[in-house]
Amino acid sequence: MSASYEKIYSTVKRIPRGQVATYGQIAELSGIPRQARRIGYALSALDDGSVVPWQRVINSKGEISERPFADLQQTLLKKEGVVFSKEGRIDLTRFQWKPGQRT
DNA sequence: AAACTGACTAATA
DNA sequence: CTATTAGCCAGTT
Repeated sequence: MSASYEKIYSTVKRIPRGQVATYGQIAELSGIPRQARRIGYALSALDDGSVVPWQRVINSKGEISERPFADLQQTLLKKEGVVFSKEGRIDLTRFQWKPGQRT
């Protein structure tokens, strides 16, 4: 795998439980602004043994991107305390991760 | 090396 | 709200 992905993963791993972050946010925190696409691309390369909380990474609309595991992701987040609206959206004003925040 | 791809985002209309 | 357009650029083929 590519080393570039490692920093993306490390950033994703820093997302506190019960919170989420957007692709663009992860990209910036990883030191690669405007590379939102890289995030999803990198996460898609994750294998089963990964310990990366990929489920906490969502798009800017507060929704889960279309993909085979979308519903699983939603379920996992709910178990962490994240609340979804009827339309399956997350209130980013409440659940988006704010870097620097202490847990 | 060149073309193709993609879990995105923001701006317009 | 939906649809379209353009920007982004490393990894894969």
